[in-house]
Amino acid sequence: MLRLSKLTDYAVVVLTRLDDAAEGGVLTAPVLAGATGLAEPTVSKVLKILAHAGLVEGRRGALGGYRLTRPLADIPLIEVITAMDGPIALTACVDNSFGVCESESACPVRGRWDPVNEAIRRALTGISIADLAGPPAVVPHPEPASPIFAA
Amino acid sequence: MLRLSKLTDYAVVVLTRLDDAAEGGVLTAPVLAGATGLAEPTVSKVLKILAHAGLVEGRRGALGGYRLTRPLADIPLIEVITAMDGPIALTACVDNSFGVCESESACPVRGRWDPVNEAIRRALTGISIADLAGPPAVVPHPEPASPIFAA
DNA sequence: TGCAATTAGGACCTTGATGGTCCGGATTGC
DNA sequence: GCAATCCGGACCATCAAGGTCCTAATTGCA
Repeated sequence: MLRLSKLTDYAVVVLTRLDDAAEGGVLTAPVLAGATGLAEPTVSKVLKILAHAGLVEGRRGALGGYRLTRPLADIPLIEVITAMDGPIALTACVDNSFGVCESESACPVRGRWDPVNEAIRRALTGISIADLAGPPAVVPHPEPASPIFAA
Repeated sequence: MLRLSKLTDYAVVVLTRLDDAAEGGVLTAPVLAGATGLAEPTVSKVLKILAHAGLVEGRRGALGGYRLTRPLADIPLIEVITAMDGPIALTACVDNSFGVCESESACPVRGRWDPVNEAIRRALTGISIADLAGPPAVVPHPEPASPIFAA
């Protein structure tokens, strides 16, 4: 299915919501959970990962919260996917092929996946989170919040 | 990880091997298993799925086997992926969104994944299996046969 | 006519990763 | 000192993928 993880989907939703914060203001995990309809622990987990990747910034203590480190338009989708799901690599034969291929016979496709990964990488680099969130334009059904993936 | 399933990887390997068959000749599942280093039941499974998708053709009985219905160059990668993994759809919000989104709040990314899927689809349509298999060129390490995916 | 080879189609089980929750610790403001 | 947050990690359950096997159906050959 070439699906991406739910966490990644959550991340996009959360990032989008985070953009609603006032200039310089922060939003707490519970608030974001309420705004997105996601469970609070899950939102926290997503935010932690995003913070680790430097996409958001957390501030502890009372009056703490999270805020974006960059405008959404400056965050390419691939960066979020990479942060949540790890680097794009359709097969292990590509980047980090340890000795994992147990099969002994010759592999005709060995090393041939690179252009594929490259193509996808390019496709995802040209899309920013802002592109996914906006333009604030026509959104047919504003009721369902998130994710879940199909085949 | 945006990984594709092992089966898909197997499929590419098997298809490539199938190309080795003499003109009009067929290869049996056991033979292909031996040539690829994969387990025979697994190869059978892959071939069955590919046959269902019309990419290969099975012939029963003694002297039976499988053969390609088209040259590898005429099989875009996306067709194999679709056959093995189902249609490309990063999230369920896209094509077949039943009432699965339980979250009640508004979803700012609703319907916005389409361009992403489209971009990936385009990227994968331009690559044929022949591109992955050949040119018969320089293959650094002919020992590892198949798949396995990483993050 | 019987037998062997092979594909066709499912059922079945196991394993691993994902999703999701929770807890203790560190910061920070009041 | 206290309350509100983030931080980091451990932990468990669920589910789909991977893989195997079994039983038909088909086909060629002796």
